[in-house]
Amino acid sequence: MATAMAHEHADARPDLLPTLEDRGYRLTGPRLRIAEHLARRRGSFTAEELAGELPGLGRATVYRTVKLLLDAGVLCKATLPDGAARYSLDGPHHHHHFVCVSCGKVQEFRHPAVERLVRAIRSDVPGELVGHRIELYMNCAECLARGQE
Amino acid sequence: MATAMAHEHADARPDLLPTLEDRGYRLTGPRLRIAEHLARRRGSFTAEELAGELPGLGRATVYRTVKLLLDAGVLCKATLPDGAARYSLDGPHHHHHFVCVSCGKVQEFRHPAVERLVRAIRSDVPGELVGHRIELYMNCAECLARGQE
DNA sequence: CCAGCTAATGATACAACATCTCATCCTTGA
DNA sequence: TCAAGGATGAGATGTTGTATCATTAGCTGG
Repeated sequence: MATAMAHEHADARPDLLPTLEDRGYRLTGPRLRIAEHLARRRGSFTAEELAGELPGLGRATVYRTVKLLLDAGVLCKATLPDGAARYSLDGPHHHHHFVCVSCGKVQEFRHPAVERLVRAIRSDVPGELVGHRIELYMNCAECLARGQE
Repeated sequence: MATAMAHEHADARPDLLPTLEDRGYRLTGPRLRIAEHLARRRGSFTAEELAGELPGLGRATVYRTVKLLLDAGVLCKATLPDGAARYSLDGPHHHHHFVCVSCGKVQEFRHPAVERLVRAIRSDVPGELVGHRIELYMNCAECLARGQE
């Protein structure tokens, strides 16, 4: 990698449950299972995949918990070109995504120029800027290498 | 508006059908109706809305044609924060979107800094950059004014 | 420690969006 | 004009996510 701009998570966040507790949510069996599973898991996933990996848990519960963790900032959501949503453990800072269109891997990236850009645009907008989404689509190094075999 | 950066389309493109013909697609009745309707229409829309506005046409046909026009570059697709897709007539140049989260209006914008940013990032990516999506979410001037009434 | 309030669960239905199937129709090129 | 095969449309199917609601089980206060 040319710079330290992009990175994957080295290890999962151990503070997943406390985050829920701090928000006044109950620590239930299903949430524990989901938290443990996420801590062990690597890579990005869809809500449906997650539900499939946790037999015995209701689909609705998995979807509800994903949304909860999304609001809590534990998970973040990336969107593929076709609109499909993938989730992954969230880094502690504001960031955007590299999404591999071949394998679905999601990497975070930060770049000061991004926020500079948003700030520059904000002053020109005929209205109130309330958010932005920036996703970069790529073929990751692994997929490129695999394709050349 | 502070600059000429953002704009809506002044008039629809008359070359909608030739574009299809050039690509080897047949000029059929349903496609004609859709093209005429789009030329007359203003603003953005969902595929479902479009189907509703064209009674007598099969839903599948409308969806298929939207995708066709998307590939042909006649339409472009913007994505709302919740993942919903809205379509609008595409400008002739590469651009990104302002999307009003209140009324769904889509405006195009171009900013040289965007492409500069993408170029800067491209050289740092551990892989091959194949595309990007940048959407800015806002409350447009009209919605702000309406909210203050 | 226990009771009870209430959030959380999970089975299921529902909803929105999009695609697939396939018999039939219609454009097109010869 | 006619045949070939792309296009259509009704409906089934798939995907993703939310609403409903009776039941279960955390938490808290006594």
